[in-house]
Amino acid sequence: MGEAAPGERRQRTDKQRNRTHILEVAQRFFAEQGISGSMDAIAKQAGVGPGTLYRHFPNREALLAALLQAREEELEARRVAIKHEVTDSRTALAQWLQALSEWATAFDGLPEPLRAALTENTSPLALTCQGYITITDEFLHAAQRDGSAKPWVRGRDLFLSTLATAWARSAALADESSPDALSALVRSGWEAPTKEATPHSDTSPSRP
Amino acid sequence: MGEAAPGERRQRTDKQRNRTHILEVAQRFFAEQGISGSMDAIAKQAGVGPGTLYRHFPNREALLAALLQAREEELEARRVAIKHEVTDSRTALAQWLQALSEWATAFDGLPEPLRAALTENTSPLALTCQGYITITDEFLHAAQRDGSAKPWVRGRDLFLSTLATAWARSAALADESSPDALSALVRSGWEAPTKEATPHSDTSPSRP
Amino acid sequence: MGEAAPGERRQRTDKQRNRTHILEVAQRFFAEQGISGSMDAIAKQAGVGPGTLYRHFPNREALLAALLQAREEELEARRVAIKHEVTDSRTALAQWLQALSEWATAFDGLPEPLRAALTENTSPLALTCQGYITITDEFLHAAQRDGSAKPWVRGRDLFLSTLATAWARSAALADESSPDALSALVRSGWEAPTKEATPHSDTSPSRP
Amino acid sequence: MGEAAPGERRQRTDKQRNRTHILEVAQRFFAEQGISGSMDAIAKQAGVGPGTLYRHFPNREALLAALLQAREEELEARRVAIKHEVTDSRTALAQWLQALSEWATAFDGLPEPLRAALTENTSPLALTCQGYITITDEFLHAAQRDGSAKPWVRGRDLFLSTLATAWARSAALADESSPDALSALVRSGWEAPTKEATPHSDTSPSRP
DNA sequence: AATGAATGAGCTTTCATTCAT
DNA sequence: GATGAATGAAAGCTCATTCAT
Repeated sequence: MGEAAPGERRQRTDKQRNRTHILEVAQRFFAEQGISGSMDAIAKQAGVGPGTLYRHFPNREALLAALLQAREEELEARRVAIKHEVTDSRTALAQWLQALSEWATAFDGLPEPLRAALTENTSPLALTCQGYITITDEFLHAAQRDGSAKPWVRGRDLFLSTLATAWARSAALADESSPDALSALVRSGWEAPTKEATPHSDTSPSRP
Repeated sequence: MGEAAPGERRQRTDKQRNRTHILEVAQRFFAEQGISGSMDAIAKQAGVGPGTLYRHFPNREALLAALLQAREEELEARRVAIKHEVTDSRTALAQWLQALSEWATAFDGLPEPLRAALTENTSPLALTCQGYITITDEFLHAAQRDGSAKPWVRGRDLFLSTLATAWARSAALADESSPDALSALVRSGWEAPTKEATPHSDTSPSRP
Repeated sequence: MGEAAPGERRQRTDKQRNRTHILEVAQRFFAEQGISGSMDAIAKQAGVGPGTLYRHFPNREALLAALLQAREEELEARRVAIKHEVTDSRTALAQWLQALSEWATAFDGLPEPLRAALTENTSPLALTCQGYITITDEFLHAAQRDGSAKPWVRGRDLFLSTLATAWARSAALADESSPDALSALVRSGWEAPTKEATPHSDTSPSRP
Repeated sequence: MGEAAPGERRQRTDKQRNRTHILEVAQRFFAEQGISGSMDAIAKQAGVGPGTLYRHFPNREALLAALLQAREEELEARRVAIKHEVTDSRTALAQWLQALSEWATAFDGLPEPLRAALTENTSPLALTCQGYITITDEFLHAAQRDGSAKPWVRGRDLFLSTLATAWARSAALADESSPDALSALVRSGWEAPTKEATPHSDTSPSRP
């Protein structure tokens, strides 16, 4: 419904504003209630009719995709930053996976459609996933060239592990150390052993 | 039917038979359609009213728990077998995790409620999970005592990783090598390095 | 199972009562608003949830069919009465068509699905229509044997004309004489000419 | 087109062209899909926004009316032709009704709003209908003067019968002979009997 | 204990029409 | 005059669960 805007109203600008507004609301909504909430509820919360919501985003996945796209540049920035600032390929890959992990944990339930997108190419999320797999592969290949990642690991596997770890997160949260433990597990999975016995003592949680 | 039989005994028998029958049908149903199908459909397929279904199992989770309990002795047998036949603690743990993995993959969608049960103690699945975590811990401790598992890993983490891997399965299936790759990833995560460079060359997929 | 058993099973009674209640409400609703009103509105008016409505009648057509079935015995009574009381086959046919006409005019918009049912055998109304066509054929054949109906007319045609006339009714109502005029038109269509010049002067509206 | 021309004229031209184009598209659309299709779809197919469509035609009925008006001259030509070429008033009326029938069958579902227009004088179709009723009356009166149409029939009734017959068409199509049968029925309804027993043996389907 | 009828919020989607720009 | 975004009611239908019988 009408905001405080006086006199001046809808146009193309307004469409953008509306779209943005919906995205903001959806962002909040999904972040708070998880991605399973009703589309109608989002529309209502955004103060628009369901028709308007559907005009902008023909279905839940499209809305999700738009939401993730908004975070795309964030991730891209992260990628560039790592690329430029981290010279150690091992750490670079680790940090990228960390970034991916945070991305996939943005909303409760997000990993599920992401996983589904990996097999259904029709999903609007499929492209996004593919892109990130490619990036993962780049970091991975660099690490493999350096001998700091096992040669038999593939980017797709790492991406999927990241999703899986993100998926496990909600359960892990109840037990603080678990998320880290899982990540460490995965990390020491792809990481090639160094000369020392414990390859990544820096990440393995020190516990009594 | 049975008019002359004592009411109580007949009813008891009927109830047992009903319960068993429902379980059989649900087993088939979940195995075929995944765990998301409608409860009504299960009831109908079992030839009982939804009320009867709910009397035996107050909700979907309870039904699931009963179904998993039915497989409990199978898993227990597996545990005993491994305990007795496998002397190598590393292999023992690996085989136990493999058994768990198969168990969690029995129905499409099963990992989800299992994960949820880890945080909600109210779930009828929680007890089951706890039991398996304990067993996992036993195998893990043995391996850790032998120096064949990293000391910082916990049974809960391994259990959760197994669920996560099972969860990722459905996406991985489209790409044959992935399931193995994920398992290998996790395994080389908990496994302590041996003298050789590749710690578990037996499971790591040899790829050009 | 026990039909008349008192006290033991009241569910059936309740279901019946509910069903009957829904039918009564739907009857009123359709009669007042035409058959296009929303199913949900009917449910609400009947004081039940939409699920209950759909449990009894899986779709609008089924509800309509049930409503018409309720009037079936009325029509059957009419048929028997005509059969027994009217010896003149010409008048008999005319009265039967009149009965059909009233039946098809029960609700505004009813002729449409009836017509559709004539071509789609899947409709629950199809059977009803077929039955009435058969009856019409019986009356028609009798009239044709007597030479009081044209030999080239078929029961199906008469049924369809009746529907068409009923369909035209709503427009005709604004102009009192039209309904009769249309019926007369159709009647003098099927009627074989008598010796007199005006074959059915009894029905033709005398107008200045 | 003339860019240098005064804005007003260009706009006018554009408007005209737009209107014509919409009509063409709507004609095709209704002819193919029936009159129930979505207005949006028509606008889209015409390459204009729904607003433009509604500016030209404030609602579906108006669009329909414009479409029928376009066919008006066709019907008028038909009228004139019959008037001049057919001396027999009986045949003339028959041919005119045939023309009307074709007109009302142009789009699937057309009879419905036409009928509605007969009672709602507010409809933009009302005028069109009135005109054709008048014409029908002319032909009818001529035939009645010649004694080849029953004196009690009115133009409005014939018009309505024509609509009703057109309405019944869709059901009748599944059964080839019916449309003719219905027309014959109506014809032998208004037609005054000749000396021969079968008044319009030319149209009555000869069947064993 | 069994039954299955009832509930009713929930879902996604469509579309005629309005109206600000 | 054209545009197309916005509206928002309405549709049909599902289903986990409750509860009266």
